[in-house]
Amino acid sequence: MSKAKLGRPRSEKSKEAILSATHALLSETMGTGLTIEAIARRAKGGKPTIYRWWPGVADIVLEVVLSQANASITVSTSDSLQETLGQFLRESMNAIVNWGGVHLRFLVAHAQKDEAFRDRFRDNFTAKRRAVLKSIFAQAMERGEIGSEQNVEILVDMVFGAMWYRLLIGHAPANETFADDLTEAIIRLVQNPPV
Amino acid sequence: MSKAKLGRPRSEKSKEAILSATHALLSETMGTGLTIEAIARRAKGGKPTIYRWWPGVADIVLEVVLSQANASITVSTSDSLQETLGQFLRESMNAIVNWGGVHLRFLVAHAQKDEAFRDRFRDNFTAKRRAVLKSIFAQAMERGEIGSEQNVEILVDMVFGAMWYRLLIGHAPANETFADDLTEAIIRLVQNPPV
Amino acid sequence: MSKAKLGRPRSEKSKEAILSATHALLSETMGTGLTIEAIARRAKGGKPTIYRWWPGVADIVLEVVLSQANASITVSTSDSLQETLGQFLRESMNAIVNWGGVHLRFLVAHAQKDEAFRDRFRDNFTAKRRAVLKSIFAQAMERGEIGSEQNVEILVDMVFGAMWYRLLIGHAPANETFADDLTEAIIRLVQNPPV
Amino acid sequence: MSKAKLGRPRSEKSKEAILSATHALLSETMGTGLTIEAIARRAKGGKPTIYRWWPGVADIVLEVVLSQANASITVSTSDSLQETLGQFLRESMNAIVNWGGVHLRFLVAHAQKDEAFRDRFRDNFTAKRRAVLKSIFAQAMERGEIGSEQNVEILVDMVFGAMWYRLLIGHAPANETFADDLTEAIIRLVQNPPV
DNA sequence: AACTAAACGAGACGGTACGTCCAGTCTTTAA
DNA sequence: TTAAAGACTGGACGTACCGTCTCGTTTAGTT
Repeated sequence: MSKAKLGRPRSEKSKEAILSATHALLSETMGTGLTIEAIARRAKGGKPTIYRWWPGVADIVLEVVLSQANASITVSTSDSLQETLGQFLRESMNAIVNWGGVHLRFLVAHAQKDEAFRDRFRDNFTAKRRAVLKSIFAQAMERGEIGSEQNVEILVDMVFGAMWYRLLIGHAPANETFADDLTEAIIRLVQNPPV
Repeated sequence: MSKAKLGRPRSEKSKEAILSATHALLSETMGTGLTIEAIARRAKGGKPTIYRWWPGVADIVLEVVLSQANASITVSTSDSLQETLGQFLRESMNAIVNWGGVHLRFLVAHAQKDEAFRDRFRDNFTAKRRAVLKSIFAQAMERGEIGSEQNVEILVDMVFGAMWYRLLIGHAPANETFADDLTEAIIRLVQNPPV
Repeated sequence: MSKAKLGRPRSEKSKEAILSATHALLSETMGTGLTIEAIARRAKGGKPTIYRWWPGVADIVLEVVLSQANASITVSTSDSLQETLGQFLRESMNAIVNWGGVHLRFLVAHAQKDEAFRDRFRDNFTAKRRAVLKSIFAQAMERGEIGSEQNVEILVDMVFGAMWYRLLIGHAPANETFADDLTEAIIRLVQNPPV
Repeated sequence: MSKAKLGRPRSEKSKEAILSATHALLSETMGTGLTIEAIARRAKGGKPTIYRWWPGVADIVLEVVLSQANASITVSTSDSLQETLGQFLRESMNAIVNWGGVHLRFLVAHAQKDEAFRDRFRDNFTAKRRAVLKSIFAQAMERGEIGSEQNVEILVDMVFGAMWYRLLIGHAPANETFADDLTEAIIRLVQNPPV
């Protein structure tokens, strides 16, 4: 019943200054130059204030991304698979093109050198996006648009995999056209019974 | 027009010491701890010797990977798509599982913070792997196993994308079972005419 | 015209906890590790409580020292200079050896980087000790044991100087033997008329 | 006969820049503000360069002091004790007044929080000064100006002690007048046989 | 008994400095 | 004449404290 809030409360102003400084630096320098020191300088705060709340740069970026991305997962639940999937992928691509590409690239890059962060990144970001896509496929399966024998895990890997692949390697653009091509390919795949 | 080789020749011993130190450090520390300084220490050489021959750590890793990977692209040209693709993907997965996972993860990670390296990485590694997979699809197309209306680029993105995605995010293993599931899904996809 | 004391009065418990935490930390860590934060932690108090009552660490140490040292200045007024001086110096040395050496070293050290504290230290500690020693010499002068032409200031400087010097530099112990040697030397000095 | 000097040699320019930056900062800020960071900034060098050659700030100050002080120990060997001692003390006081007071205060202060440095300080500075003073007394003893029964250690403690005491506590100036008073007192002391 | 005002603990804040690691570059000797 | 290698400048790391601040919580003395 007690569980009182002791001590000086966390400064919301600082928190937002840090998050927006991170966003700004990431956009401006494309990932290079995103250091704790630079964030502290830009946010006019101290380094310890940052370390008190986040374990490192990547987790700040993750929070920035989540605060944007979670809002944007909007699935229109009642249409055909073609339309639902198409809209979901186009929205994802737009998010990448418009503001999030550098952020996501930074996150995967960092995840490769920090296993603990990779777990946090997977649990809080990719796992949730996978869940959404899986529910889209599950609904289509209920409606009979997909045969129940299909391997949904592999489908999800192919869809998100292709997107990340383009984003990370950069051999071709990750834009709306690509979203449409991908949608078409998946539709064709699921309309076919297993071999 | 002699163009003689003047001065002290490059030490092959140093070169190999550097390459194998890089490989060893990468395997031992999982990417953390692979720095120019550490390589120089381990190879018992000086940093300038490294900088004279490579622009940075990632390029040493790339050279290590290429010297292994180029040898392993073996495509059996005469079988069915199912078998050719299956074999290619299984071999790729094995390479990752057995020795190359950390290397590849390091390379993509570094490519995100260094555009120039991303180009080198793409030109020397992923582009060549893509070409092989595209030629596999092209041969299948000639044999009529794939309709000519199929978007081969998207197919390649889906195959390699799924593999990289599993490797980088780590939500599920990138092994032979996955190679087989992926092969099956692709086969089913290409057997269906476009919508 | 009352000027009443409003509000919660100062907590004696806190005050003592802080003083004894300071004493303990000083003894344990030999000066290193005596920080405001450490004192607050050890005394289970808040930093502002400390800053409300003392300007800094050194002043807490000074208070600790004064509460011990002022009590211990006991001068037997009726003996010969030899005995009075000898007893005074032996007592001083014992205080240093038994509990106060680290404290005094901490105080002088801090006084070198803080002029304002140096004044407080001088006024509250060294000046009072000097006064005692001067009164010892004055009494001896009245009894005729010292000629009135002697420079008492220099005598005091030489006595206390030698003690501080040994304590601070540490080339030889500051103990009872030293107190006796010092006493003897001073006695010999004052028995001689100026040149 | 090999033992060759490999690699880039130590930069004399850097060394001197660091030493003179230290001297300047010490004089300007009176001890406060003499930090490794400040020295590096002022000397336009990197912190690692400093740490490569010195364990900490105090050792830089010690080197500055030694480079000045060692030159200034000039003892005129053939005069009377009165003159030799008087000259030695006046010179010492002048050194303190003119440029070295803050340096010496900084050194003793630091020696109180760092036992290892206290040893270095004693071995390289105070021990050498003590040796000089002891040799002055030894010569006087040979000439019969001092009786062989005198305790030279105590004499040295009293002389240097009084000087350090005035310098550190600041209750009275450490200048030439003081040097003369001190000389006179010592002369009087040694002219008296032990009790 | 309720009110008031100051001291209390807890802890976050903007900062400075720490000592270390690594990146790249420079400058010398060795081959 | 180039390779090799140690010392260089310098940026960032993550941590420890500083002294200040903002809270909610005692705790005596006053109404």
